[in-house]
Amino acid sequence: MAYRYGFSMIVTPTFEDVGVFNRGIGENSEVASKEMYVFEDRGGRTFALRPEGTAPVVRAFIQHSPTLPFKAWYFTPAFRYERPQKGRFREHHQLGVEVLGSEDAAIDIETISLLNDFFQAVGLRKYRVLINSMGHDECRQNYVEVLKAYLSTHVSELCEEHQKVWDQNTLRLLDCKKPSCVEVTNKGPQLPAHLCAPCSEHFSSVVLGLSTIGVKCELTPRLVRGFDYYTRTTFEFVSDALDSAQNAIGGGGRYDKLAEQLGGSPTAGIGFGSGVERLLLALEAEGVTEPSISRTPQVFVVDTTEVDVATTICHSLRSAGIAAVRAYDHRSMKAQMKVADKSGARFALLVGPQENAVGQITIRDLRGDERTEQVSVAQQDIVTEVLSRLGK
RNA sequence: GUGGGCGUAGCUCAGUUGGUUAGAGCGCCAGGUUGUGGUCCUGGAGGUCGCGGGUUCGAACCCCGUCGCUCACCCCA
Repeated sequence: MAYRYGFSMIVTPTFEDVGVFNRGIGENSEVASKEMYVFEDRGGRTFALRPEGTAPVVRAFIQHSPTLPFKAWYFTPAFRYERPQKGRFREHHQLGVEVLGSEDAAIDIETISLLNDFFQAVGLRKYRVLINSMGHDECRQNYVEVLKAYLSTHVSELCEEHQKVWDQNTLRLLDCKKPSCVEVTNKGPQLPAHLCAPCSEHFSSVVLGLSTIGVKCELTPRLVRGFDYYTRTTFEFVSDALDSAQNAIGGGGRYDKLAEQLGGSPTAGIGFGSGVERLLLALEAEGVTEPSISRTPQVFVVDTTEVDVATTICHSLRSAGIAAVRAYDHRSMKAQMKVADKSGARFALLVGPQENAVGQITIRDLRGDERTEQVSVAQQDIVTEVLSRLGK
C-alpha cells in the first residue's frame, strides 16, 4: 500500500549513536531519559537500540541527501526499556513512513490518509483519528507562556502530581487523564487558538483536505505527543476497542526542525509510526479474524525402506510445486502414519521394501478410512498422479 | 522509575497445618494391530519444584535475596 502512495522502503540500523535519539526525541522526554537501551561498544562509543523509527530515517536522509521529496516506509523492531504489560513490550514492531522535504499540507493529508487506508484494509473499524497542531517554535512557546499564566491561578485544582510539576514540561499536562486536570485544561487557553497565521492556515488546509477525501478527524487541542520534535500537525489514531491506557495504535506528526537538530540543513518532515503488536490486539478486540493462509502440506511421504527414497520423492514433488513433508529417523510405519495424520496432508505416499522392489508408490487418501482405497503407481509417475489427484 | 500477582513435566495446572518415593489432564514414546493414521485399551519416558542463601530433624510449601514472566501506574506504539 505504501508503494501505491509512492514510498520506497528503507532499512536503518538497529542501533544508532545515542545522540541521534537524544537530540531528536528530546533529552527531557520520557523515552529518551529513561526508556532507551543504551550501551557502550568496545571503543567506548555510546549507542542506543532504536526506540522509535523517525530519528534514524532522518539521520540517514541527512547522511545521503537524496532528492526531494524523500518518501520512505519501514517495518522495524523498536525497543523501550520499560516495564512490559498488555499492549506494551520492550521490543515491538513499528510500521511507519516518513516524508522529508516539503511542508505542503498535501503531504500531511496524504500521510494521514495512508495510515487510515491501511487500517481500513486490515479490517479495523472502531477507531478515531485525533488531530491537532502544535504550531512552530514560536507559536508553541507563546502558548506555553499563556498556559502557564493561566495554570498558575489554578494550581490547587490540578491533580496531586501535577500540582508539584505544573510549571515544568507544561505541555505534557494536557495529556493528563485525571478528571481534575482535564477540567482545568479544558477551561483554559487552547493551543489552536494561539497559532500564528501561517500555522493556523496550514492546519486548516490539512483538516479541510482530510474531510474532502472522507477522513473524519476529531480536533483535539489537548493532543500533545511525547517526542519533542513535533511541530505543526500532530495526529493519533486511537482504538475504541482497547483500554485507554494503551489505545494509541498509530501516531505521528510534522517535525520541521528535526533535520536541523540532527545536523542537517533545515528540511521539513512528517511521518507516522504504528505499533504492529498493538494493532493486532485492536483487531482481536474487534473480533476481526485474519484470513488464515493454509500452510498444511499436501502430501506426506512415508518411507520404511532401508535406503531412504523419501528424499528423492520429496524433491521431485517439491520441484513440481507440491507441498511435501516426510518423517525422519526411520521410524515404524505406524509412527510415520501418525505423523502423517497430524500433518494435515491430504495424501500419504507409502514406500516400503515391497513397493520399492517393484518401483512403485502406494497412495493413500488420508480422508478415507478404508485401506482398500489405496492405489499403487509407478515411482516415475508419482508427480503427475499427485497433481491430478490434487485437482491441478 | 512505582505498586500488585505468578514461577512445579513439552503445555495447562493441582499439591492439605512443613512430613517418606512431587501428581493430573493433554502431548510425546511403545505395545495391542510382526506394512497403515484418525477412535479405544494397556504400559512407559519425562521434573536441579526459576536460581542462591536461611530457618528446621525434615522445605515445592516458611523467611531473605535475586532473576524471569505478568497486570497496573507513568509514558508511549
